[in-house]
Amino acid sequence: MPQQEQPEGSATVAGRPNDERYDAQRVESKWFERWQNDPSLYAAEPTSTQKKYYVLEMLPYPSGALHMGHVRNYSIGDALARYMWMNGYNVLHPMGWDSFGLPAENAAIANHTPPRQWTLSNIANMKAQMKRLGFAYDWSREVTTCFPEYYRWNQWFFLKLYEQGLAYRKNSKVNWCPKCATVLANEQVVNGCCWRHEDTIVEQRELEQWFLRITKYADELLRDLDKLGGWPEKVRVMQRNWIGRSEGTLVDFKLDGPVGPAGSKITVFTTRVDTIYGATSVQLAPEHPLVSDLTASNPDLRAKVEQLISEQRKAKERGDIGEIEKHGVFTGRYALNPFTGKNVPIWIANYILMDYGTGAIMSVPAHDERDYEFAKKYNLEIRLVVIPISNDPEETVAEPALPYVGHEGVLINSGPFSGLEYSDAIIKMSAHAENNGFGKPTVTYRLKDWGISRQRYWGTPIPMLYCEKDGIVPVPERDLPVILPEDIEITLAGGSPLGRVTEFVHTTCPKCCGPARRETDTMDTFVDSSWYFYRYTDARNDHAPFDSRIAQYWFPIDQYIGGVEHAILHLIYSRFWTKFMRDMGLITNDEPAERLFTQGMVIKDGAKMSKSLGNVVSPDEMVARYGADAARLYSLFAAPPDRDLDWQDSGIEGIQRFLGRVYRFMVRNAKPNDAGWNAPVPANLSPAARAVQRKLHQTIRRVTDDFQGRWHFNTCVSAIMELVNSLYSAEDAISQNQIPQSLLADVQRKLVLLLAPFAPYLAHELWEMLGESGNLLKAPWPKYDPELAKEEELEIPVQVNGKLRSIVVVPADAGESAIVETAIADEKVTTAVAGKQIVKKIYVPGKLVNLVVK
RNA sequence: GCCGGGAUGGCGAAAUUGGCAGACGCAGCGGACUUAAAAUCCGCAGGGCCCAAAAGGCCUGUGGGGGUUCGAUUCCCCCUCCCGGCACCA
Repeated sequence: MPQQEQPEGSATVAGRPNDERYDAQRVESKWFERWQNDPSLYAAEPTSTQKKYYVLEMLPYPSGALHMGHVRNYSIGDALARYMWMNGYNVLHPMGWDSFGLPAENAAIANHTPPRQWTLSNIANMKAQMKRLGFAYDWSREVTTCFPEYYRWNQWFFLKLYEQGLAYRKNSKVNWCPKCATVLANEQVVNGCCWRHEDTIVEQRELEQWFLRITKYADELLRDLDKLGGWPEKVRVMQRNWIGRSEGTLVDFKLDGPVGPAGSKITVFTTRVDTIYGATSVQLAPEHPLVSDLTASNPDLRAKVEQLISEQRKAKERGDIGEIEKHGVFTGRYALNPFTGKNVPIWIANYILMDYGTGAIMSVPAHDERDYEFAKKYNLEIRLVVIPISNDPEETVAEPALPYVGHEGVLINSGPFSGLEYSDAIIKMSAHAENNGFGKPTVTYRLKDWGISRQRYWGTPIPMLYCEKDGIVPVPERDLPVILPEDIEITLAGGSPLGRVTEFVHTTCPKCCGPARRETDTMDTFVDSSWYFYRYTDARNDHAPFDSRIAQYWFPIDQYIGGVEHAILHLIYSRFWTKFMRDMGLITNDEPAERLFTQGMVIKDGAKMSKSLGNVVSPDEMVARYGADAARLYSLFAAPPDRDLDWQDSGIEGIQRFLGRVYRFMVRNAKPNDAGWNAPVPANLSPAARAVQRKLHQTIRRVTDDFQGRWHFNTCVSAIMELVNSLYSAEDAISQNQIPQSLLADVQRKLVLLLAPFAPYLAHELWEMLGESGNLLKAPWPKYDPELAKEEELEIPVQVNGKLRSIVVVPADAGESAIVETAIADEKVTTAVAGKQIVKKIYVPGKLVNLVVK
């Protein structure tokens, strides 16, 4: 029987034995054991001549189990940490637990487990999950925020803030979540509801609270956003909006007649003082302090105001204050517009907010949408004072459509200021107000001071005392920490649970030794996470939060990685804390993190994973079914890390197949005892061998470039898959000895190195299989040789009038004229060009030829 | 309303500087191996049309419409939809 002709690379490789199946569980448990026995494996060097690299993933709340979002977050960070180790850096890669918070109390109520016990057992479980997933953390630096060793420094910082006047107590309206039974910071109110209970409307309550003066840093927090080039634009924009800086002018309008306790003038805030000659009324927020004076003798008016207040409150609670129907009441009183010298009516309106600006505005109907609507409704005077500048000097400026809110304009009807261009007018008119003592330029912020008091148990006790004689007294530093008592009864009713622990509450005043009462509120848990990453640098320090010199070595964080949901809360608080610590001389950096990366959410079937939708994928199950490497690799492969990832179970099966494919190739081809295995790779290679070598170097280049630049790990993994595919295509050549052992050794070693940051278990197993005994974690990252990565032949697409007509193969070093000639000579090109004239020949080096014909 | 990010096959996605659209993977189809299946290996595959079939060829295609260019997923203008943030912010 004659030899059957076989197409290349087909039947000869069919039906390979299947006893090379990759048993991920066996291999992973083997390495898991080895890694457990060497806790120093991932330890950062305390001091080092190597360059440092601090890579940090946001610490989790110990809810009980990791979810896929965690796995994704840590897989990104772990790949980066491993890559940096392989590149010779002294890497700090720590992990900890943001372990104070309300869920522990809820669990305590639900199943009578003390919060501490519940929290610690959750930590134990999640830590075991992290270890099983193979994340390379330096556990010797573990930080657990609910331990006194940690929270004593929260208290210490609080005392420092208090000394600086940056922590203060005030009675104020606060956001109250009835479900949490505690106060929330402004940042924790989402659409009028609690950030933890999305259907629970946040109420407003009047309470004495501790505040941190974050507004002292408002301007710097805003300005320094420009320095954060390594942060996503999105996060910077969100913070900018949140800080909400607005430049404007304060102007006093004097009351016309009798004056009550709230004073004799109304101070308004405006960004458009240039329009003040058009201010035909003054509008007060219903909760403005002057309102009670103005309504004192008029119960009827008072009742109407109460109505406005309750409307506003309801709208705020519903979160649709923007939709409220604008209306108001005239007070019967007038105030003096200091620019015009005329009295204007004082109104109270439901669209004026007490918590922005001064709670009072000047109403300029001609130049503001809302004021216009309001003036129309109540027939108030509308006075045009700014007209647009026409582009055509010949054209007489027509009356603009009202309201005219455009910025480019010239003042009219504005006394001595008429004729000024609007921006110039703002400067001159606020100066005029200041010179005459009835106003000044000013800056307001949307950002408010950070209310940190929480009427809850499971948090850092605020180290303050109340003494009948000495008033508010800080706990002396030497008495820290104020220990959170254990074994207490927790309920969600009746204020702070600590208030019912008499041995906690009753103490003595350090000043007068008389009886004193402890503060029973605890701190917002965002205090804990505002500085935890400094503690990692010196986690066991028991006489300071950390050693400044050590922090200086490690800071700023080189790469911080976490979810975008922390773009405002955590990331603005920790920037504030850093600036405060810098000002007290503890650190020298202005910002905590040089680069920030926010990864996308993990979703399934188009929706965020949630128990109610039943689309939750459990990491434990994935690890049990496919192995840790597969779960990690898939979370990097399925989408670029900054985008949402749509989890598909069949997708992770593909990754499992890929890992098996790599394994099987090496089982067949790892022959470290063969002669020639360790020989240098010869320079003269067969075309098949060259192809393998070229693909290897191209792959190294792609993966390395991605680590340095855009972090599209999904394409890194694709590139490695392509390399493996081309190794499979080369198996015929391998069996025919066309590929030297030395090259096979080289390509396999480097393939393992490329895989090491992404799939550490398999990589370690294969490293051993290749006869390597050195520590893979710190094996040098492979370098690519641009010469070896170069193609010898180029496939040049040939277009005619921009349409692809053919592809010609030319030697890589061919010159332009040779390539263009080859292209023109090509049969398909000739057909396409036939009967026409080539008017232009475009050659893009190495890319394509385009012939323009007529 | 303002700001930011998106939209590419049946699906997840790729195209890094304006140069072969759909790499890689999933699902699918065909084949090899097998008594059979699983596993594995090899191959095909955007859509439409021409051709008996194959080989091949032609047209078309990156949310929609216009523009710049020899050439546009990429740059510019307008519009639609989706996600996120802020919002009677004075």
